[in-house]
Amino acid sequence: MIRVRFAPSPTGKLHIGNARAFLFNFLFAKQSRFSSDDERFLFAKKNKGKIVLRIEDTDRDRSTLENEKDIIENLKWLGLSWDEGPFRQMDRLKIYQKYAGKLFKEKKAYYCYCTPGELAKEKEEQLLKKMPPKYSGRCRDLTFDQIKKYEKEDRRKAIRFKVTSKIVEFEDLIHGKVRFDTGLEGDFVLIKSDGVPTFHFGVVVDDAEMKISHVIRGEDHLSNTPKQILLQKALGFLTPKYAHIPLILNPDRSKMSKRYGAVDISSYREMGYLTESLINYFALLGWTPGGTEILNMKDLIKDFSIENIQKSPAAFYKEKLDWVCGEWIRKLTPKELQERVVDFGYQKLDLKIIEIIQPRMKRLDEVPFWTSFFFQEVTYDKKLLVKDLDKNGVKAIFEIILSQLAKITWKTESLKQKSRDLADRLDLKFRDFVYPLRISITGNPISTPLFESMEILGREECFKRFKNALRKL
RNA sequence: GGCCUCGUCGUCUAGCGGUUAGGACACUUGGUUCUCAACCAAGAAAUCAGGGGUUCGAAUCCCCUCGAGGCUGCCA
Repeated sequence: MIRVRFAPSPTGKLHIGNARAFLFNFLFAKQSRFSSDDERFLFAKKNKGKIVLRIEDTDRDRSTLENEKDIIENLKWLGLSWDEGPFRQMDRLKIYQKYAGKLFKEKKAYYCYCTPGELAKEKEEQLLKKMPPKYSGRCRDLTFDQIKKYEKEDRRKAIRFKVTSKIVEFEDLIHGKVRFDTGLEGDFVLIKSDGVPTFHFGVVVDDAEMKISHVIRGEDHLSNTPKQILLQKALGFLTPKYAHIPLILNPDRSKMSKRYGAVDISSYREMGYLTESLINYFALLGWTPGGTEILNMKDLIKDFSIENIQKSPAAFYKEKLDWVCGEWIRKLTPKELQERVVDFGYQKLDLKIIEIIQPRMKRLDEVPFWTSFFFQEVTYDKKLLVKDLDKNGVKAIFEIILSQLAKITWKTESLKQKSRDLADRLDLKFRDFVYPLRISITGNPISTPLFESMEILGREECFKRFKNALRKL
């Protein structure tokens, strides 16, 4: 049985890296690479993996409920669901203490009475001597008297793990064989002096308790893995399979950070990216499908394979995300787009409007740019009206338009036909003829198609704007 | 500093001993067109980080160097 987990710590909002890690876990758990007519399909479906959500909130200073909410809400928004949880580590303290007690009894762990100050000093001295910083293990074999003394001083104590020096080797699903010498590690803390487990201990205990079969997480945890394997061995746990996915970088290949641009999912939501596009793009970061790059969740579940994940980190390239999102907007039916626009917080648009903005949009937040002229008076610099023609030429256009369109059927096709005739009559290129009209109607040299827009606006409103333009000239 | 991981067009990547090093985004040009998009066509863009090997032959295998990132916490 495949069981994976997503274990964010609520010290920040759900960000791109998190979301992608969840996606990869999700896809791995849900994948069934057999088509429905393959007899193995049913088997695969029945044995689909489970994904558990675990909140690693043991950093009491930085974890907030607000962040936890953001994480959960945005996962849901992305359409990423989980089968079990959320479990909070802070609700499970007794479990960790139980296992720590076991290690203590078996003399695989010990109490450490060192103060933060002493530890810092020790490290500083090592650094000064150009030695690798490593806990000396001074509390490892305290005498009875020393312990008594420390206890009398009322020192707080943490529980440390005795690191045995050996070569730890494991097979990473993405990187292949990786080996570490744990002799380079000092004894590390299992339970902090306030009784809360550290990251390493919490992870190992929970992964075992939750029967996690595959740990799929960011590559920043690769170097942490040997410590965790050591712990698993000491506790008699099975070691799960590991897959460390490459990190996401800024476009300049520096470490992804807020400084560079948006990293939180909520920001992308606010920018009007479709969830489909975000999911699609995240999958593309470090993984390549064989054929088309535009894939929905179903396609991804079908085609995704962990072996094809790239080893090297990928830079987050917004231009490509924009393209993916544009593709997704064009894949929607007008009715669907209409709903998305409303969900995003704008007013409900007439389907006729939707149809003309759809091929032009990359993101939902472009709606005002394309449509505001439909709903409010346009303001523009009168200089805009005159481009390749002189003032009198432009005047002539408005005059002829006002007189000739007064009774015509107000439909795109007839408007276009009539306009062509009028352009001919004035001996003007159609584009030159249309240009000032576009400005007068939309206020912008870039807009939705003129005649479609005019049909939607209606004769009365259009005439108002034409007259307005004429007055400006 | 030590340890680990990674290194193919600007970006995401295909490639797994013999390819004109392929595709996608972005970019440029042309077509279409009432503008902008969309769409179609073409083009530019990679001394495969560098240097040594192995081999008839290396982006692919080995070694070294360089560069980037990660870990080295009573953060996760």
